[in-house]
Amino acid sequence: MAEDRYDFEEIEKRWQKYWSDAGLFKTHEIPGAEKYYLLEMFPYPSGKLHMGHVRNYSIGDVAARYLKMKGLNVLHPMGWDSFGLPAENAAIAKGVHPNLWTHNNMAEMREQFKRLGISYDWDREVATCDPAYYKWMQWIFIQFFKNGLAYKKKNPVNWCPSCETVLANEQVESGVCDRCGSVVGKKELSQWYLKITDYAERLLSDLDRLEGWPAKVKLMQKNWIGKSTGAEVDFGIEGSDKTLRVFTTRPDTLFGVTYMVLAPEHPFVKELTAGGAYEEPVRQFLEKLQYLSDIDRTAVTLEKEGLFIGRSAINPLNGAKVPVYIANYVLPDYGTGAIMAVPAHDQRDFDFAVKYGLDIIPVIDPPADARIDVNNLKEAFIAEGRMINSGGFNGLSNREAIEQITAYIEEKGIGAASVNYRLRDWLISRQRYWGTPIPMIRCDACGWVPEKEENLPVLLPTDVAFTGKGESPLTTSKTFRETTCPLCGGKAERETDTMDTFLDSSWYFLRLCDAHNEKEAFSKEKTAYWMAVDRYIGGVEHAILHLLYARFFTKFLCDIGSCPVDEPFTNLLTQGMVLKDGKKMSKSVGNVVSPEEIVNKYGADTARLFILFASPPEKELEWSDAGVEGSYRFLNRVFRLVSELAETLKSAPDDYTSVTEADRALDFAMNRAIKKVSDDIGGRFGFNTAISSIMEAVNALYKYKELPQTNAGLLKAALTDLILILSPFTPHICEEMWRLTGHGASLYGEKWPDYSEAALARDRTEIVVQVNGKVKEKFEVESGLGKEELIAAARADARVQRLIAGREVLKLVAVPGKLLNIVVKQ
RNA sequence: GCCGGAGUGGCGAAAUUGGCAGACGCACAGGACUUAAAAUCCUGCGGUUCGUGAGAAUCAUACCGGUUCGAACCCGGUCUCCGGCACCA
Repeated sequence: MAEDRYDFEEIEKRWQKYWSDAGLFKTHEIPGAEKYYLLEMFPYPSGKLHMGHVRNYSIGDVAARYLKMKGLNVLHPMGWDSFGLPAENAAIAKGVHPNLWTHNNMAEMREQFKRLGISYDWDREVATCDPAYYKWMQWIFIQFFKNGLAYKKKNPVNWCPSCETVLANEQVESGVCDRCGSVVGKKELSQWYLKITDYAERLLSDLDRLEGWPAKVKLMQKNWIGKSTGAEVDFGIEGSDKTLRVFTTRPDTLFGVTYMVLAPEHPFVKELTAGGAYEEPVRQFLEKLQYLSDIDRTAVTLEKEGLFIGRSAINPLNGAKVPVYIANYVLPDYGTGAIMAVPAHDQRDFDFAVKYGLDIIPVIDPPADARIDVNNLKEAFIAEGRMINSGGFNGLSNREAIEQITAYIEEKGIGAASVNYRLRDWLISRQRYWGTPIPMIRCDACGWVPEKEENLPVLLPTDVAFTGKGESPLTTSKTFRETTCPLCGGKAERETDTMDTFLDSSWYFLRLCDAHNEKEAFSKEKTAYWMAVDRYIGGVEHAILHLLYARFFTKFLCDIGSCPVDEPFTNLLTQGMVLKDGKKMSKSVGNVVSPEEIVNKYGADTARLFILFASPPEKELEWSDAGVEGSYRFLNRVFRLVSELAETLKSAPDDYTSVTEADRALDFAMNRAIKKVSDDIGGRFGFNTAISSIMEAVNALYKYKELPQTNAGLLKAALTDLILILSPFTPHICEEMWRLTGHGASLYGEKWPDYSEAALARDRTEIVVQVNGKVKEKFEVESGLGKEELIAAARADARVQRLIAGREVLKLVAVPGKLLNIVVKQ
């Protein structure tokens, strides 16, 4: 490295040690102080930080350091989402125990965090794989169980054949495993579920309260929860005393029902066909369906296939008899698993009716005088209209009919208004080792019984075999499996599945408030002080999964009186991806830039500065090696400036008065930068524009210092402010420059500079003169002129007179402080 | 298919409330310094036309139209790209 470059290696190391030795980042509850809880999503300890991490944590660190300087009591903790499959895969592949592998990775990554200079309070570090943490995870699970929100159910579940485990609906992305990309199949298994559906309505309606969340994320959650309002209606079945209940969002179309469809898995199907001629064809239909993966089963492109099952249903409104089918397009686990089909007004039903030659009866005509022509119908009519063929409801608008028919079926006792959600209960069992053991015990006499709370944690056994095949590795540990029933003391068996790691991450922000509590998951006092998280920062890929689960946990813990708030995150920032050559950095594409390499070559400050400058936080960031060079050049430029002036500053006065025009210009530039940086960090997180305004200030300083006559007091103030406002972005070099300019030991937590309104006030203001909206001239006027004065000043200006000479002025639009638009006849 | 979001120089971007389009940076070009290079410093840098020149005119924020004194920004339509959901009755 050339000697005219600043020695980032030595400087960064020294300051990191200083911060650590001085314990500057330790945080405590300070009664009365304004608190700010700033959190970045904790990482999975894969072993190395990638550029996305660097971006995430740099963004957070700027805010943390800034808010600290603004005098807030800032909580900025970090931890590890340290249970998960990669550790176990490493165990299978290399024979390393997942615990060792994980702890080695955490140690390595903790060093990388420190080398980036992120201001974390490491005393609060938590790891979800730590028994001291998962003890309380198990405690929370037991609270769910005790409140009837955790249950075990046998169900066809999503099964990833490659990960050899079940997956939650949220972890299946269009039919494939979101971890490994394998096509997800179905398997009939008895699994633990959390009843998140009980919270569907609150998770939905409380989104309105989250004003500090991006609209996009709220919309994604809203769509995921998928609320539908409608009615449930009972249809009779001919020759049976059973009633078939269906859910519909369109009770107005009840008179248009021409057939019924059950999901093939619907329990009625076997009963209704048993012993008859349809039993065998139905069995074959079901068998064929079993071989379909989820992706094929639910694809829109899948040809609709159905089978008449030999029975008729009776429409409770008009007594019409309609055939009953089973079909692949009806889902067993939504609504009642059965539908009434109205081909005239539902496209799916229409397609099916056309294929199987079923009747189509329109019950809604388009508004105005148009009529539906059933014989020439090309597609279902799904718009609004006027009721026909619907007995006493004819003539109503279909909207009115929805209400009146719903009221009618309620009155007759054949149905009721109803709400359905797309959201399903959360399947949380995993057939893997490296996760929190589900603290439940199966007793033949007592059923499922939770482990006694005083016996927690239920520790992960160490005598297991990692085969990666079939069942949970915990089943191979006899000492783990065999136990006694906490209720009756009889012989019993432990649950051998572990929890989905998304549970671990659904409450860590609470534990971080009180990381070492041995008596409870977190204390009320500490969470009351720190919660909610004032700003949460992470990738948009967690918009649904993690952020929905965390909201669910918080609401539940609030309901049982453990947590003081029912929404965890007041403000959310979803940062954009880091791209290289237009694509997401990934090993498979081979476009990964390693943070380590960049930090070694340019230092952490340069890496941070580039990442923060190249793009606004929420947008994608295109990696540019040349851009990194540019950021490095800028830091050297600042360092040279400060080094050159350092001696002068030591003898400079603390006060100054701007005398010359140049003095005032510099004073103006500095104060504008302070205002801009304060507004940008404190407000909309416009870090890129904050940095550009600092660059402008540096350019102004370079110009100023070359002048024959400079003001030492002004220079001192300017450089002091410059170092302070740059410090949240590039803390190491700023600490060093702070020292070089003769200030105190560390600038961490130093008061953030205020800008001076007086310095920003200008005597004269430039006014743009437009003719018919096009800029023609500029002229200066005294600041603070009103509309009339501005127009008068303009009329007096020779250039303006020239512009309007010989033209008919129709109108003058004056915007004080900005412009004057002269509208002339064309 | 449905629901969102975005489209601005060679590139990353800025324009915060409808008011100077392109700040800041990258790349590039020219100059200074140097035996030379690197580094550094200075200058230029959307297109077209005109002018020897300072400069002037004109077009330009995906495309077409509208509202407005004035539109990158608001409205309607089209195209492209990105994201989410994807037979949810």
